[in-house]
Amino acid sequence: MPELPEVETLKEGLKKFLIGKVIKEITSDRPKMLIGDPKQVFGAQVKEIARYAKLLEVILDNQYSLLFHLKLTGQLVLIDDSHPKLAGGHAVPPLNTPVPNKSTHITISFEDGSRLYFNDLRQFGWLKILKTEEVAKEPFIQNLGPEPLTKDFNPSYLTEICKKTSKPIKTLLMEQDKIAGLGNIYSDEALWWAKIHPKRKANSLSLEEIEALYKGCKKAIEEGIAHKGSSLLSYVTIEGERGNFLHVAKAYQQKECSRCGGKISSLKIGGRTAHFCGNCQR
DNA sequence: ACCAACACCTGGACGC
DNA sequence: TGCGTCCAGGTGTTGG
Repeated sequence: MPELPEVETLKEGLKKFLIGKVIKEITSDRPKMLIGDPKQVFGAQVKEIARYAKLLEVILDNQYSLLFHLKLTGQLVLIDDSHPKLAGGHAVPPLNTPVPNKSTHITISFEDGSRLYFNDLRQFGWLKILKTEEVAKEPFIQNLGPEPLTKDFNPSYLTEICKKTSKPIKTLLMEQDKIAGLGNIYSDEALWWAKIHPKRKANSLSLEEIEALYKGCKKAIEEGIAHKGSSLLSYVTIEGERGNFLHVAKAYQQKECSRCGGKISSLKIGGRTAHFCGNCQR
């Protein structure tokens, strides 16, 4: 998915165009993906858009919210006659594929005729309709650790969570209850910046390495947001301007290390493929 | 208590 | 062409 930078980009885009719209109807051909009662929000107006790590919340004016999790392959596409389309999330199928299409599983129609399509090739994502006050009580959200760009995420916090486990550091970085928002791409990137091998045991890191990793986590997320994530198709043109983070990624799906020229290797760690420079990440 | 394996799903890329 | 296998930006559950 859609890790923190992709969802943040989507949040900013939707803020510009979704606020003020009134929901007419929500339909889905996949009952598993739509949780809660859509009728509760028919006629409600979009008030604000929020994000918790990789989750997106559309806050309505009738005490209800729409909570989205895009998982691995979710994407949102807003079609509105008054401006070119806005799309974000996972880039497969390509975000300029006409909608609705085979992977469209939820459609939110607004009174002004515009539509927000939730596409998800693998159908792991979901949309939950619930009271706004219940959102913060969702166990997954309650258990989220600090996000890399908040003050609660700092070297001493990172030291604390690292010393408690001998898991590979890559695995720890992706645990949402420890650090919220990093997934497979940005954990690879954070470790590249820190010059740390993904398989290193978390509790083996020195203070200097922790400091470097702290900076690496922030750098990875900042760069991701600056480049509008890896998959945005923005509202700028009709074909859109793609998020270009993958063009500047340092480790994820890269071939050669831009720092030392070493070969980027890959390795399965905790069921995920880690990408790293075998030469300068130790 | 931990962690690997599997489960949830589809489809593209590849080898034969 | 077709069929089998592997892989994919996430997370919840299970069973050893």
